[in-house]
Amino acid sequence: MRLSQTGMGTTKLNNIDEMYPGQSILLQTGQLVQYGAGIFAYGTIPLLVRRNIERIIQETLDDYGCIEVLLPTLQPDTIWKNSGRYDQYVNDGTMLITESNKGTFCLAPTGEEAMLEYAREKLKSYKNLPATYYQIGEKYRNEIRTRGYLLRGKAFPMLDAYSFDLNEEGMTKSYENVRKAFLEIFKKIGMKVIPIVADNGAMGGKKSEEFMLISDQGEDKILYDEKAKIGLNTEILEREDYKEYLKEEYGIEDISNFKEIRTMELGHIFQLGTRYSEMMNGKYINKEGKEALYYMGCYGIGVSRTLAAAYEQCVVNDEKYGPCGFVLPESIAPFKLQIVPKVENEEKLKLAEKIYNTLKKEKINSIIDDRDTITMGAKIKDCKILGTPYLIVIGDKQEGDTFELENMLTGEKEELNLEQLIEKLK
RNA sequence: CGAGGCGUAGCGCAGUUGGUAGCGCGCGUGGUUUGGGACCAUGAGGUCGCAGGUUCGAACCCUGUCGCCUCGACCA
Repeated sequence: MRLSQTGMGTTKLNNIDEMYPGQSILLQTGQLVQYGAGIFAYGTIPLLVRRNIERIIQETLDDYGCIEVLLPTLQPDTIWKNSGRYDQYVNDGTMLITESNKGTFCLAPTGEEAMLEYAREKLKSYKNLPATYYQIGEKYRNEIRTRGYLLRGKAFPMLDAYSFDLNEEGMTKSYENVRKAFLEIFKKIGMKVIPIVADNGAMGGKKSEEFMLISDQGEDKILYDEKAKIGLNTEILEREDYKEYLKEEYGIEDISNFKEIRTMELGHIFQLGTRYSEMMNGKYINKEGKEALYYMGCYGIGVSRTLAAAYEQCVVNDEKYGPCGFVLPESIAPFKLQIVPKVENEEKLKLAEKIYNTLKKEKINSIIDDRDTITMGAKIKDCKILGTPYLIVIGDKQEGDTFELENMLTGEKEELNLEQLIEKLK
Protein backbone atom coordinates (compact mmCIF):
# COMPACT_ATOMS: atom_id res chain seq x y z
CA MET A 1 0.00 0.00 0.00
CA ARG A 2 1.02 3.60 -0.59
CA LEU A 3 0.67 5.89 2.36
CA SER A 4 -0.07 8.83 0.06
CA GLN A 5 -3.33 7.13 -0.92
CA THR A 6 -4.66 6.65 2.59
CA GLY A 7 -5.40 10.34 3.01
CA MET A 8 -3.39 10.39 6.17
CA GLY A 9 -1.70 13.59 7.15
CA THR A 10 0.57 13.87 10.10
CA THR A 11 -0.88 14.65 13.47
CA LYS A 12 0.80 16.03 16.50
CA LEU A 13 -0.67 14.19 19.38
CA ASN A 14 -1.60 16.12 22.44
CA ASN A 15 -3.54 15.60 25.59
CA ILE A 16 -3.79 11.83 25.21
CA ASP A 17 -6.46 10.13 27.32
CA GLU A 18 -4.46 8.67 30.18
CA MET A 19 -6.83 5.81 30.75
CA TYR A 20 -6.89 4.55 27.16
CA PRO A 21 -3.84 6.06 25.42
CA GLY A 22 -3.87 3.58 22.55
CA GLN A 23 -7.39 4.23 21.42
CA SER A 24 -6.94 7.91 22.13
CA ILE A 25 -4.13 7.94 19.56
CA LEU A 26 -6.32 6.11 17.05
CA LEU A 27 -9.03 8.73 17.50
CA GLN A 28 -6.68 11.70 17.28
CA THR A 29 -5.04 10.40 14.15
CA GLY A 30 -8.43 9.76 12.57
CA GLN A 31 -7.98 6.02 12.38
CA LEU A 32 -11.07 5.60 14.48
CA VAL A 33 -14.01 7.97 14.19
CA GLN A 34 -16.67 8.14 16.86
CA TYR A 35 -20.33 8.54 15.87
CA GLY A 36 -21.88 8.17 19.28
CA ALA A 37 -21.42 6.35 22.56
CA GLY A 38 -20.00 2.97 21.64
CA ILE A 39 -20.37 3.49 17.89
CA PHE A 40 -17.23 3.79 15.76
CA ALA A 41 -15.93 3.76 12.21
CA TYR A 42 -12.64 2.05 11.42
CA GLY A 43 -10.10 3.67 9.16
CA THR A 44 -8.18 1.48 6.78
CA ILE A 45 -5.22 0.88 9.10
CA PRO A 46 -7.06 -0.50 12.15
CA LEU A 47 -9.35 -2.34 9.75
CA LEU A 48 -6.32 -4.20 8.40
CA VAL A 49 -5.42 -5.12 11.97
CA ARG A 50 -8.96 -6.30 12.59
CA ARG A 51 -8.87 -8.43 9.42
CA ASN A 52 -5.62 -9.99 10.61
CA ILE A 53 -7.18 -10.91 13.93
CA GLU A 54 -10.20 -12.33 12.16
CA ARG A 55 -7.98 -14.32 9.80
CA ILE A 56 -6.05 -15.82 12.73
CA ILE A 57 -9.33 -16.80 14.35
CA GLN A 58 -10.63 -18.37 11.12
CA GLU A 59 -7.46 -20.28 10.29
CA THR A 60 -7.09 -21.61 13.80
CA LEU A 61 -10.70 -22.68 14.23
CA ASP A 62 -10.60 -24.33 10.81
CA ASP A 63 -7.52 -26.26 11.96
CA TYR A 64 -9.51 -27.45 14.95
CA GLY A 65 -12.30 -28.76 12.77
CA CYS A 66 -14.80 -25.95 13.24
CA ILE A 67 -16.99 -24.86 10.34
CA GLU A 68 -17.51 -21.24 9.39
CA VAL A 69 -20.99 -19.96 8.53
CA LEU A 70 -22.59 -16.55 8.48
CA LEU A 71 -25.91 -15.98 10.18
CA PRO A 72 -28.08 -12.92 9.62
CA THR A 73 -27.71 -10.11 12.13
CA LEU A 74 -31.13 -8.78 11.23
CA GLN A 75 -33.52 -11.38 12.53
CA PRO A 76 -37.28 -11.84 12.62
CA ASP A 77 -38.69 -11.43 16.12
CA THR A 78 -40.30 -14.86 15.89
CA ILE A 79 -37.11 -16.76 16.60
CA TRP A 80 -36.67 -14.76 19.79
CA LYS A 81 -40.27 -15.22 20.80
CA ASN A 82 -39.93 -18.95 20.19
CA SER A 83 -36.91 -19.18 22.42
CA GLY A 84 -38.64 -17.20 25.15
CA ARG A 85 -35.88 -14.62 25.41
CA TYR A 86 -37.62 -11.83 23.48
CA ASP A 87 -39.31 -10.10 26.41
CA GLN A 88 -36.29 -10.26 28.65
CA TYR A 89 -33.90 -8.84 26.07
CA VAL A 90 -36.26 -6.13 24.88
CA ASN A 91 -37.35 -5.09 28.36
CA ASP A 92 -33.85 -4.78 29.75
CA GLY A 93 -32.95 -2.73 26.70
CA THR A 94 -30.19 -5.02 25.44
CA MET A 95 -31.81 -5.93 22.14
CA LEU A 96 -32.54 -3.26 19.57
CA ILE A 97 -35.65 -3.84 17.52
CA THR A 98 -37.14 -2.15 14.54
CA GLU A 99 -40.79 -2.28 13.68
CA SER A 100 -42.13 -2.11 10.16
CA ASN A 101 -45.35 -2.85 8.37
CA LYS A 102 -43.82 -6.22 7.48
CA GLY A 103 -43.23 -7.19 11.07
CA THR A 104 -40.73 -6.62 13.85
CA PHE A 105 -37.05 -7.29 13.39
CA CYS A 106 -34.27 -7.71 15.90
CA LEU A 107 -30.62 -6.75 15.68
CA ALA A 108 -28.93 -9.80 17.11
CA PRO A 109 -27.17 -9.27 20.44
CA THR A 110 -26.03 -12.91 20.38
CA GLY A 111 -26.47 -15.91 18.14
CA GLU A 112 -27.92 -18.92 19.98
CA GLU A 113 -31.36 -18.58 18.41
CA ALA A 114 -30.13 -18.12 14.88
CA MET A 115 -27.58 -20.89 15.21
CA LEU A 116 -30.15 -23.34 16.49
CA GLU A 117 -32.36 -22.49 13.53
CA TYR A 118 -29.41 -23.26 11.33
CA ALA A 119 -28.45 -26.42 13.18
CA ARG A 120 -31.95 -27.85 12.96
CA GLU A 121 -31.66 -27.63 9.18
CA LYS A 122 -28.23 -29.23 9.00
CA LEU A 123 -27.96 -31.57 11.98
CA LYS A 124 -31.02 -33.76 11.68
CA SER A 125 -29.42 -37.09 12.45
CA TYR A 126 -26.91 -38.46 14.94
CA LYS A 127 -24.81 -39.10 11.83
CA ASN A 128 -24.24 -35.37 11.48
CA LEU A 129 -22.92 -34.94 15.01
CA PRO A 130 -20.72 -33.71 16.50
CA ALA A 131 -20.34 -30.34 14.79
CA THR A 132 -19.02 -26.95 15.77
CA TYR A 133 -20.17 -23.97 13.73
CA TYR A 134 -18.82 -20.48 14.06
CA GLN A 135 -19.25 -17.06 12.58
CA ILE A 136 -17.61 -13.66 12.84
CA GLY A 137 -20.18 -10.94 12.62
CA GLU A 138 -21.44 -7.69 13.98
CA LYS A 139 -23.45 -7.88 17.19
CA TYR A 140 -25.63 -5.14 18.59
CA ARG A 141 -26.23 -4.50 22.26
CA ASN A 142 -27.71 -1.30 23.53
CA GLU A 143 -25.40 -1.22 26.52
CA ILE A 144 -26.64 0.77 29.47
CA ARG A 145 -23.21 2.23 29.77
CA THR A 146 -20.53 1.95 27.14
CA ARG A 147 -16.98 2.10 28.32
CA GLY A 148 -13.44 2.40 27.06
CA TYR A 149 -14.26 3.18 23.42
CA LEU A 150 -14.08 -0.17 21.59
CA LEU A 151 -13.80 -2.15 24.82
CA ARG A 152 -17.53 -2.05 25.43
CA GLY A 153 -19.48 -0.72 22.51
CA LYS A 154 -22.99 -0.97 21.18
CA ALA A 155 -22.04 -2.48 17.85
CA PHE A 156 -19.07 -4.78 17.70
CA PRO A 157 -17.67 -7.70 15.71
CA MET A 158 -17.66 -10.93 17.64
CA LEU A 159 -16.66 -14.46 16.98
CA ASP A 160 -19.36 -16.77 18.20
CA ALA A 161 -19.10 -20.53 17.97
CA TYR A 162 -21.54 -23.26 18.94
CA SER A 163 -20.92 -26.97 19.37
CA PHE A 164 -23.54 -29.67 19.00
CA ASP A 165 -23.02 -33.11 20.49
CA LEU A 166 -24.83 -36.35 21.21
CA ASN A 167 -24.13 -36.41 24.91
CA GLU A 168 -22.29 -34.80 27.78
CA GLU A 169 -19.07 -36.59 27.07
CA GLY A 170 -19.06 -35.30 23.51
CA MET A 171 -19.89 -31.81 24.70
CA THR A 172 -16.93 -31.86 27.07
CA LYS A 173 -14.67 -32.95 24.24
CA SER A 174 -15.88 -30.20 21.93
CA TYR A 175 -15.49 -27.68 24.74
CA GLU A 176 -11.90 -28.73 25.36
CA ASN A 177 -11.21 -28.58 21.63
CA VAL A 178 -12.39 -24.98 21.30
CA ARG A 179 -10.67 -24.07 24.55
CA LYS A 180 -7.38 -25.22 23.10
CA ALA A 181 -8.06 -23.35 19.87
CA PHE A 182 -8.79 -20.14 21.77
CA LEU A 183 -5.51 -20.37 23.67
CA GLU A 184 -3.70 -20.83 20.38
CA ILE A 185 -5.51 -17.87 18.83
CA PHE A 186 -4.53 -15.49 21.61
CA LYS A 187 -0.97 -16.74 21.55
CA LYS A 188 -0.75 -16.08 17.80
CA ILE A 189 -2.16 -12.60 18.27
CA GLY A 190 0.51 -11.97 20.85
CA MET A 191 -1.68 -11.65 23.90
CA LYS A 192 -0.92 -13.33 27.18
CA VAL A 193 -4.36 -14.51 28.06
CA ILE A 194 -5.23 -16.74 30.99
CA PRO A 195 -8.30 -18.96 31.22
CA ILE A 196 -10.11 -18.59 34.53
CA VAL A 197 -13.23 -19.97 36.14
CA ALA A 198 -16.31 -17.92 35.34
CA ASP A 199 -19.88 -17.86 36.42
CA ASN A 200 -22.11 -19.47 33.84
CA GLY A 201 -24.77 -17.08 35.11
CA ALA A 202 -27.69 -16.39 32.88
CA MET A 203 -26.45 -18.84 30.28
CA GLY A 204 -27.03 -21.78 32.56
CA GLY A 205 -25.15 -25.00 31.93
CA LYS A 206 -22.21 -26.54 33.70
CA LYS A 207 -18.71 -25.28 33.14
CA SER A 208 -17.66 -21.86 31.99
CA GLU A 209 -14.31 -20.14 31.61
CA GLU A 210 -13.22 -16.66 30.63
CA PHE A 211 -10.06 -15.74 28.73
CA MET A 212 -8.58 -12.83 30.57
CA LEU A 213 -5.85 -10.37 29.75
CA ILE A 214 -4.26 -8.93 32.88
CA SER A 215 -4.72 -5.17 32.58
CA ASP A 216 -5.73 -2.29 34.79
CA GLN A 217 -7.82 -1.01 31.91
CA GLY A 218 -10.10 -4.01 32.26
CA GLU A 219 -13.40 -3.88 34.07
CA ASP A 220 -13.28 -7.34 35.62
CA LYS A 221 -11.87 -8.29 38.97
CA ILE A 222 -10.50 -11.76 39.35
CA LEU A 223 -8.78 -13.79 42.02
CA TYR A 224 -5.59 -15.29 40.67
CA ASP A 225 -2.91 -17.63 41.89
CA GLU A 226 0.15 -16.71 39.90
CA LYS A 227 2.15 -19.79 40.78
CA ALA A 228 -0.52 -22.33 39.99
CA LYS A 229 -1.84 -20.20 37.11
CA ILE A 230 -5.43 -20.64 38.20
CA GLY A 231 -7.94 -17.94 38.67
CA LEU A 232 -11.59 -17.22 39.06
CA ASN A 233 -13.91 -14.32 38.47
CA THR A 234 -14.93 -12.72 41.75
CA GLU A 235 -18.57 -12.88 40.67
CA ILE A 236 -18.37 -16.61 41.44
CA LEU A 237 -18.22 -15.81 45.13
CA GLU A 238 -21.73 -14.43 44.95
CA ARG A 239 -23.03 -17.91 44.31
CA GLU A 240 -24.25 -19.81 47.33
CA ASP A 241 -22.72 -23.03 46.07
CA TYR A 242 -19.41 -21.57 44.93
CA LYS A 243 -17.28 -23.92 47.00
CA GLU A 244 -18.95 -26.98 45.53
CA TYR A 245 -18.90 -25.47 42.03
CA LEU A 246 -15.17 -24.82 42.19
CA LYS A 247 -14.38 -28.21 43.63
CA GLU A 248 -16.60 -30.35 41.45
CA GLU A 249 -16.06 -28.73 38.08
CA TYR A 250 -12.53 -27.39 38.39
CA GLY A 251 -10.92 -29.21 41.30
CA ILE A 252 -10.15 -25.97 43.14
CA GLU A 253 -10.34 -26.40 46.90
CA ASP A 254 -8.41 -23.59 48.51
CA ILE A 255 -8.48 -20.04 47.25
CA SER A 256 -6.89 -18.33 50.25
CA ASN A 257 -3.66 -17.62 48.30
CA PHE A 258 -5.45 -15.98 45.40
CA LYS A 259 -4.83 -12.31 44.84
CA GLU A 260 -7.22 -9.80 43.35
CA ILE A 261 -6.21 -8.32 39.99
CA ARG A 262 -7.98 -6.46 37.20
CA THR A 263 -8.43 -8.02 33.81
CA MET A 264 -10.07 -7.62 30.44
CA GLU A 265 -12.39 -10.37 29.27
CA LEU A 266 -11.47 -11.19 25.68
CA GLY A 267 -13.20 -14.54 25.37
CA HIS A 268 -15.75 -16.67 27.16
CA ILE A 269 -16.72 -20.31 26.76
CA PHE A 270 -19.68 -22.24 28.15
CA GLN A 271 -20.91 -25.80 28.46
CA LEU A 272 -24.61 -25.33 27.97
CA GLY A 273 -25.89 -28.89 28.14
CA THR A 274 -29.43 -29.26 26.87
CA ARG A 275 -30.84 -26.08 28.32
CA TYR A 276 -31.06 -24.19 25.04
CA SER A 277 -32.01 -27.25 23.05
CA GLU A 278 -34.99 -27.65 25.34
CA MET A 279 -35.94 -24.00 25.06
CA MET A 280 -35.59 -23.87 21.30
CA ASN A 281 -36.50 -27.38 20.28
CA GLY A 282 -32.96 -28.39 19.30
CA LYS A 283 -33.42 -32.03 18.38
CA TYR A 284 -31.98 -34.70 16.12
CA ILE A 285 -32.90 -38.31 15.44
CA ASN A 286 -30.75 -40.74 17.38
CA LYS A 287 -29.66 -44.30 16.55
CA GLU A 288 -32.86 -45.68 17.96
CA GLY A 289 -34.87 -43.48 15.63
CA LYS A 290 -36.08 -41.25 18.43
CA GLU A 291 -35.78 -37.54 19.01
CA ALA A 292 -32.95 -36.43 21.27
CA LEU A 293 -31.66 -33.06 22.41
CA TYR A 294 -28.37 -31.51 21.32
CA TYR A 295 -25.73 -31.09 24.00
CA MET A 296 -24.42 -27.66 23.28
CA GLY A 297 -21.49 -25.44 24.04
CA CYS A 298 -21.04 -21.84 23.07
CA TYR A 299 -17.88 -19.81 22.69
CA GLY A 300 -17.13 -16.19 22.03
CA ILE A 301 -14.24 -13.84 21.35
CA GLY A 302 -14.75 -10.10 21.29
CA VAL A 303 -12.91 -9.15 18.11
CA SER A 304 -13.01 -5.38 18.57
CA ARG A 305 -12.18 -5.73 22.23
CA THR A 306 -9.20 -7.88 21.36
CA LEU A 307 -8.19 -5.29 18.77
CA ALA A 308 -8.45 -2.49 21.32
CA ALA A 309 -6.58 -4.51 23.93
CA ALA A 310 -3.81 -5.25 21.45
CA TYR A 311 -3.39 -1.59 20.61
CA GLU A 312 -3.43 -0.58 24.27
CA GLN A 313 -0.90 -3.27 25.05
CA CYS A 314 1.48 -2.07 22.33
CA VAL A 315 1.55 1.64 23.11
CA VAL A 316 5.03 3.16 22.92
CA ASN A 317 5.85 5.74 25.56
CA ASP A 318 8.31 8.36 24.41
CA GLU A 319 10.33 10.24 27.01
CA LYS A 320 9.67 13.55 25.34
CA TYR A 321 6.18 13.12 23.93
CA GLY A 322 4.58 10.49 26.16
CA PRO A 323 2.37 7.94 24.40
CA CYS A 324 3.35 8.43 20.75
CA GLY A 325 2.22 5.34 18.88
CA PHE A 326 2.48 1.57 18.69
CA VAL A 327 4.64 -1.31 17.70
CA LEU A 328 2.26 -4.14 16.86
CA PRO A 329 3.20 -7.82 16.70
CA GLU A 330 3.98 -9.01 13.17
CA SER A 331 1.02 -11.36 13.18
CA ILE A 332 -1.53 -8.55 13.36
CA ALA A 333 0.36 -5.44 12.23
CA PRO A 334 -1.22 -3.76 9.21
CA PHE A 335 2.15 -3.98 7.46
CA LYS A 336 5.29 -5.87 8.21
CA LEU A 337 7.60 -3.16 6.89
CA GLN A 338 7.43 0.58 6.35
CA ILE A 339 9.68 2.10 3.69
CA VAL A 340 10.42 5.79 4.10
CA PRO A 341 12.20 7.27 1.06
CA LYS A 342 13.48 10.76 0.61
CA VAL A 343 11.12 11.49 -2.24
CA GLU A 344 12.95 14.58 -3.55
CA ASN A 345 15.94 12.45 -4.38
CA GLU A 346 15.17 10.50 -7.55
CA GLU A 347 17.71 7.79 -6.91
CA LYS A 348 16.53 7.18 -3.38
CA LEU A 349 12.92 7.10 -4.43
CA LYS A 350 13.78 4.69 -7.22
CA LEU A 351 15.53 2.33 -4.82
CA ALA A 352 12.63 2.54 -2.37
CA GLU A 353 10.17 1.77 -5.15
CA LYS A 354 12.30 -1.18 -6.21
CA ILE A 355 12.29 -2.58 -2.69
CA TYR A 356 8.56 -2.00 -2.40
CA ASN A 357 7.74 -3.65 -5.73
CA THR A 358 10.03 -6.60 -5.13
CA LEU A 359 8.51 -7.26 -1.71
CA LYS A 360 5.07 -7.01 -3.27
CA LYS A 361 5.98 -9.78 -5.72
CA GLU A 362 7.29 -11.84 -2.83
CA LYS A 363 3.98 -11.33 -1.02
CA ILE A 364 5.65 -9.50 1.82
CA ASN A 365 3.25 -6.92 3.12
CA SER A 366 4.85 -3.50 3.13
CA ILE A 367 3.87 0.14 2.87
CA ILE A 368 5.84 2.90 1.19
CA ASP A 369 5.55 6.39 2.60
CA ASP A 370 5.56 8.27 -0.69
CA ARG A 371 3.90 11.39 0.71
CA ASP A 372 5.79 14.36 -0.68
CA THR A 373 4.45 17.04 1.63
CA ILE A 374 5.82 15.65 4.86
CA THR A 375 9.33 15.86 6.20
CA MET A 376 11.50 12.81 6.81
CA GLY A 377 11.35 13.22 10.56
CA ALA A 378 7.59 13.26 10.64
CA LYS A 379 7.40 10.27 8.29
CA ILE A 380 9.74 8.24 10.45
CA LYS A 381 7.66 9.12 13.46
CA ASP A 382 4.50 8.01 11.65
CA CYS A 383 5.82 4.46 11.51
CA LYS A 384 4.65 4.22 15.09
CA ILE A 385 1.30 5.75 14.24
CA LEU A 386 0.66 2.75 11.97
CA GLY A 387 2.25 0.28 14.38
CA THR A 388 4.60 -1.19 11.75
CA PRO A 389 7.23 -3.48 13.34
CA TYR A 390 10.04 -2.91 10.80
CA LEU A 391 11.33 0.29 9.21
CA ILE A 392 13.70 1.14 6.38
CA VAL A 393 14.72 4.72 5.76
CA ILE A 394 16.11 5.46 2.28
CA GLY A 395 17.65 8.88 2.79
CA ASP A 396 20.97 10.64 2.86
CA LYS A 397 22.58 8.10 5.15
CA GLN A 398 21.79 5.23 2.82
CA GLU A 399 24.51 4.28 0.35
CA GLY A 400 24.94 1.69 -2.40
CA ASP A 401 22.77 -1.41 -2.53
CA THR A 402 22.34 -1.90 1.18
CA PHE A 403 20.13 -0.22 3.70
CA GLU A 404 19.37 -0.33 7.39
CA LEU A 405 16.48 -2.41 8.70
CA GLU A 406 15.26 -1.27 12.09
CA ASN A 407 13.31 -3.46 14.45
CA MET A 408 10.90 -0.95 15.97
CA LEU A 409 10.29 -3.03 19.06
CA THR A 410 13.89 -3.71 20.06
CA GLY A 411 15.55 -0.81 18.29
CA GLU A 412 18.05 -3.23 16.72
CA LYS A 413 19.39 -2.22 13.34
CA GLU A 414 21.09 -4.27 10.69
CA GLU A 415 22.55 -3.49 7.30
CA LEU A 416 21.02 -5.61 4.54
CA ASN A 417 20.68 -5.85 0.80
CA LEU A 418 17.42 -6.64 -0.95
CA GLU A 419 17.94 -10.41 -1.04
CA GLN A 420 18.82 -10.54 2.62
CA LEU A 421 15.79 -8.43 3.41
CA ILE A 422 13.46 -10.84 1.63
CA GLU A 423 15.09 -13.74 3.42
CA LYS A 424 14.68 -11.97 6.75
CA LEU A 425 11.04 -10.99 6.37
CA LYS A 426 9.73 -14.09 4.68
C1' C B 1 -31.05 4.66 36.58
C1' G B 2 -27.84 7.20 40.98
C1' A B 3 -23.13 10.61 41.49
C1' G B 4 -19.61 13.79 39.16
C1' G B 5 -17.40 16.25 34.82
C1' C B 6 -17.60 18.29 29.93
C1' G B 7 -20.01 20.33 25.09
C1' U B 8 -16.42 26.97 21.57
C1' A B 9 -12.82 25.52 13.90
C1' G B 10 -11.00 18.69 11.73
C1' C B 11 -8.02 17.67 16.67
C1' G B 12 -6.39 19.75 21.52
C1' C B 13 -7.89 24.01 24.19
C1' A B 14 -8.36 29.50 26.05
C1' G B 15 -12.15 32.95 26.57
C1' U B 16 -16.60 36.22 34.13
C1' U B 17 -17.70 42.89 36.68
C1' G B 18 -22.38 40.16 29.73
C1' G B 19 -20.34 44.45 24.42
C1' U B 20 -22.12 39.36 18.35
C1' A B 21 -14.97 35.02 19.17
C1' G B 22 -9.20 33.54 19.98
C1' C B 23 -4.60 30.21 20.52
C1' G B 24 -1.68 25.70 19.20
C1' C B 25 -1.76 21.71 15.86
C1' G B 26 -3.76 20.12 11.29
C1' C B 27 -5.56 21.87 6.20
C1' G B 28 -4.70 25.43 1.33
C1' U B 29 -1.02 28.70 -1.19
C1' G B 30 4.24 30.79 -1.80
C1' G B 31 9.18 30.32 -0.26
C1' U B 32 13.33 28.31 2.69
C1' U B 33 14.34 23.51 4.73
C1' U B 34 14.98 18.02 4.65
C1' G B 35 17.01 11.18 9.02
C1' G B 36 13.44 10.60 14.85
C1' G B 37 6.89 15.63 15.46
C1' A B 38 11.09 21.96 10.37
C1' C B 39 10.58 27.39 9.72
C1' C B 40 8.69 32.10 7.71
C1' A B 41 4.74 34.46 5.23
C1' U B 42 -0.26 34.18 3.85
C1' G B 43 -5.24 32.09 3.54
C1' A B 44 -9.70 29.12 4.27
C1' G B 45 -12.56 27.22 8.17
C1' G B 46 -17.20 28.63 13.84
C1' U B 47 -25.44 30.35 13.52
C1' C B 48 -19.92 29.03 20.77
C1' G B 49 -24.69 21.35 21.39
C1' C B 50 -30.09 22.75 20.96
C1' A B 51 -34.54 25.50 22.73
C1' G B 52 -36.66 29.06 25.70
C1' G B 53 -35.94 33.24 29.22
C1' U B 54 -33.48 37.81 31.52
C1' U B 55 -31.10 42.14 28.97
C1' C B 56 -30.41 47.65 24.65
C1' G B 57 -26.97 43.50 24.03
C1' A B 58 -25.65 36.42 25.99
C1' A B 59 -20.23 31.73 24.52
C1' C B 60 -20.73 34.06 29.46
C1' C B 61 -26.57 34.81 33.78
C1' C B 62 -31.45 31.63 34.55
C1' U B 63 -34.62 27.34 33.03
C1' G B 64 -35.24 23.19 30.17
C1' U B 65 -33.39 19.67 26.82
C1' C B 66 -29.93 16.64 24.00
C1' G B 67 -25.10 14.60 23.51
C1' C B 68 -20.31 12.78 25.28
C1' C B 69 -16.85 11.01 29.30
C1' U B 70 -15.78 8.88 34.21
C1' C B 71 -17.42 6.24 38.89
C1' G B 72 -21.43 3.12 40.53
C1' A B 73 -25.57 -0.29 39.36
C1' C B 74 -25.77 -3.58 35.06
C1' C B 75 -23.13 -6.67 31.60
C1' A B 76 -25.38 -13.47 26.36
